[in-house]
Amino acid sequence: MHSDGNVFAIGEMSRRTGVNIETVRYYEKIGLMPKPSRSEGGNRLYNDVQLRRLFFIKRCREIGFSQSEIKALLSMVDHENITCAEVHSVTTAHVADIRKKIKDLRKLEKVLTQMANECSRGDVPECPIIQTLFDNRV
Amino acid sequence: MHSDGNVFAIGEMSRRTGVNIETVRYYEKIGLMPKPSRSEGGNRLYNDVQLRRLFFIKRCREIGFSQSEIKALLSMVDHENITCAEVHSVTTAHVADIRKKIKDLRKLEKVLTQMANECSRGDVPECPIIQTLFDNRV
DNA sequence: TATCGGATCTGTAGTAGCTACAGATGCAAG
DNA sequence: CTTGCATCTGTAGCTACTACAGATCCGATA
Repeated sequence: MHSDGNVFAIGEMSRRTGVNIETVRYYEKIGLMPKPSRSEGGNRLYNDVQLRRLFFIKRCREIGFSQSEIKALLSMVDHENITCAEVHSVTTAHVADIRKKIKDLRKLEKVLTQMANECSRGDVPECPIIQTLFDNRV
Repeated sequence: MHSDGNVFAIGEMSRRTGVNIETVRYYEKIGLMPKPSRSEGGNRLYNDVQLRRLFFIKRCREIGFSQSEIKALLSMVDHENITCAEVHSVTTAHVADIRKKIKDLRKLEKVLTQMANECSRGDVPECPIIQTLFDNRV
């Protein structure tokens, strides 16, 4: 049932995961993906394990993990010394990051909305938004 | 009252605005700041107008405007063809961006929190977070 | 089997928005 | 006049890719 003998060219990897070909090579360069075997002519040949790994990386990126966070997670996977506790701590740290970002963006949203509301939208050259931006005491 | 004859070295500009010296030079390079006059020895000499401009740029960055957005705003200022309407549209576009970012981050927060909650935090090597990340069907 | 065109190859440069040097000068106080 | 901090230019680094150029590979068709 499970087929472990599949071989994929880089284009196939890209198509299956939705990760750009250039990005796959880039992941190899920075060490997220292993160096794959090659055809006689030198083309990259991947297998199922590497396909799964690429999916893993893609999911991580979608979730907003940084390169170094992904490296940490993958090295746990690679060295098989994963403990839930470690993974959990990487994850919660990331959640904390995200919460902070949300908080900061909310503040910005408020400031900008306020600025926009004070603006008449008219043809006049005296724009309160510009004034506010020029005002270094705000 | 107002002193227009002040001359500042780049370090003074940096200290007054809180913008890094390197960054001030960078802003000059990318055209956000004008080329200032120079001392006989070649050191940059700024005036009050340029100081105000640097404050403007700093405020814009704090609010999250991109380089190109700042360029747009500054070119309106420079060419004195600012209309409230134009500035308003740059601003509201930016607010929309921010709202989208907040929305995306909230989604991520949810996913990650859920993942973290499913994790026992134990010493076991079977971590549901890793499993989830490996699962390409999610 | 020769050919043709799409797929890959390597390597480099560009993107945003800076920061961090190195190594050479400027400048101002003692 | 020396000392030492401030600035100078130019380049490389960061994250996370993307976009080429110019060369080669590979598989399908004639």
